[in-house]
Amino acid sequence: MSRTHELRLIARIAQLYYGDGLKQAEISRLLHISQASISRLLARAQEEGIVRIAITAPRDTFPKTEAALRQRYGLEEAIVADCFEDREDAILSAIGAAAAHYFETTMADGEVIGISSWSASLLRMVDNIHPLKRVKAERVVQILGGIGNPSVQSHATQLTTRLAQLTGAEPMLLPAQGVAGSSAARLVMLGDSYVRATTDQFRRVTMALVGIGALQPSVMLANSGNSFTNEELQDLARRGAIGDVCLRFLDAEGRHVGGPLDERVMGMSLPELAAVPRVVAVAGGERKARPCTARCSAASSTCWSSTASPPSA
Amino acid sequence: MSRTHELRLIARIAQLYYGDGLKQAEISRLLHISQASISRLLARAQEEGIVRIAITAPRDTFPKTEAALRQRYGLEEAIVADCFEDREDAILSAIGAAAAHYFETTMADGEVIGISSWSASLLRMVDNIHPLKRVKAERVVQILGGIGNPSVQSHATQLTTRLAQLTGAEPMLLPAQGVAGSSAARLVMLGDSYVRATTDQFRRVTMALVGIGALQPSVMLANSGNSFTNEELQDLARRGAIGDVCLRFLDAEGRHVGGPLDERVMGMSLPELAAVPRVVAVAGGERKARPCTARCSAASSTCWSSTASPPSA
DNA sequence: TCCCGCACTGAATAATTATTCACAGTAGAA
DNA sequence: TTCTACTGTGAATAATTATTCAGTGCGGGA
Repeated sequence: MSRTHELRLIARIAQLYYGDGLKQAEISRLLHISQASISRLLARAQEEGIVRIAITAPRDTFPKTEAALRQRYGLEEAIVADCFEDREDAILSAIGAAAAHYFETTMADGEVIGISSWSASLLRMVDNIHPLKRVKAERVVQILGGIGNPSVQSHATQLTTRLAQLTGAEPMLLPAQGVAGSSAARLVMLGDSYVRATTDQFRRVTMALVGIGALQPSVMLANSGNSFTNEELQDLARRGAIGDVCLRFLDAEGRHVGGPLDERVMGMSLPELAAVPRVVAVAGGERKARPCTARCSAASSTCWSSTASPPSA
Repeated sequence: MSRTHELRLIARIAQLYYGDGLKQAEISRLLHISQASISRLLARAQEEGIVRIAITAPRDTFPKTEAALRQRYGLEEAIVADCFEDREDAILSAIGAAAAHYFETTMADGEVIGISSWSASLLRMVDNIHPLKRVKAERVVQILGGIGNPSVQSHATQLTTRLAQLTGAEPMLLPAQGVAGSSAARLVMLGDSYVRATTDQFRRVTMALVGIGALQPSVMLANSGNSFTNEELQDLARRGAIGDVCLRFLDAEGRHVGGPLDERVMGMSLPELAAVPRVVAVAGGERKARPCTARCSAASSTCWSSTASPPSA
């Protein structure tokens, strides 16, 4: 019937538009049909299934997993990177590169970047960042104090400084230990004007970069000297904590596992973190799987994970 | 390396754009990438083959054949209609419907339509046209005289009148025989003021509807009484004529086969026809295949054909 | 080292496309 | 028949997308 003729016309238009790359106005002239009708018929071409658009995922890319992560944890964006070996270092490479690409691609002019220390992933990410040419961050703020051991302390400092260099920003260091000996000691540190200058920037942070720590097999915590006593760690574990972000511990549901420890940590608090427009969490490896769950459940924006084996659909 | 990350990003954007129907501006906000970059990355998505657009021809539709016709004969548009039986009448139905759809879909407001008589296809087309609602033609001009036999003469008149009604236009009849007895007789007819009024409109014709006649097994010519003598027809054939448009005969290459006959035909001449912005030729059936070749080679804009069997690729 | 020329970016803007609007026509209900 | 709701149209316009432009960095040849 006339249906055939109409479909023929639609297909013809679709061919001219998608196939031959003509503008709607050109088709309009050629076929003596108004541009508005061409536009409407092209819309129908999709409905009728005459044109179909197929998107094929590039190799080593996992859109389904990413979508599942976004969906499940309400993330604005999730990026999954693949890794062919199960070595810790290979995994760090993979997420470092992925995170760096995201960062470079995504950082806007004039951002105030908050960066947590104590994270091998962040270290790797920064290692992989090329100097930003186009845009400059306003400043890079260290949002977690360093570590007791001075040599590791300087690691944290370097992380912040390095990122500031790369982004052309002013570094704002947090010249204090990440974990004070006591609540009182922390208050004393807060009296320091440099410390205050930095913590005052917390509210201005526009993008926070954080790692996700595992409570159980934790390299960082092990290296932290005796910031935390074994007793404290066991207490945390007993109360369900499985990981941390900025040394704020979380249970499997992403609930904050508080306690006296919180009073000793010199860094951004969870509510402060939640107030940051964009929180970028970087983590990888099987060790981090459960903590990721926790962290994601909380309030983040972005998250990387990298597994040694191809993730399941 | 970074290629993977870039492709991942492109695929992500493509999914958001084509799959989820987001605007580029929304994606821009979501992914923290400028709209200009989104646009550019979407373009790359096509180049990289991440998005592919497939156009599937509806059933009973022959885009390849149509393209070949357009290509080969330089037509602006070609429409092929299918027909399941080989009966003459079924073929006429098919092209009538197709041509009517084209006409309805395509006629603009205020056109001056020229219509040839002597064509069963045009008859059928007009039969299939629904009254035009939206637009009105200015006038419908008969561009070929009627036929000797008065009853058939009135056919031509009705064709023109009918189309004028359907398009809300003023009919301009050509009250004269299509083939005068002699060159002199034609000149006499041209003296008639009604005839002149109509022929004066020829130059204003904006869309000409013509059939394509076959010289050899010609129903119309047979019915024409003795407008042409057998001798004349044989002479035409000898000189290579295989078909006609508006009783202007053409050879297999589309060249005009002139002669004294031309001086007796009361209708639009080939040069006049060529000057019309849009010439729509309607023909179908195997009988018309060779004449189509001729006609197409000439100078037309549009052409239908309908074959009983599915056309080859 | 200094200078092209190329490549790439975001903002501004041009170009293109989708939608609104006003108006008919049509079908179905009253 | 008359009304109303709905459909479909092109012109005008709003919205969206592509491109230009100006600026910057990089690479490599002089």
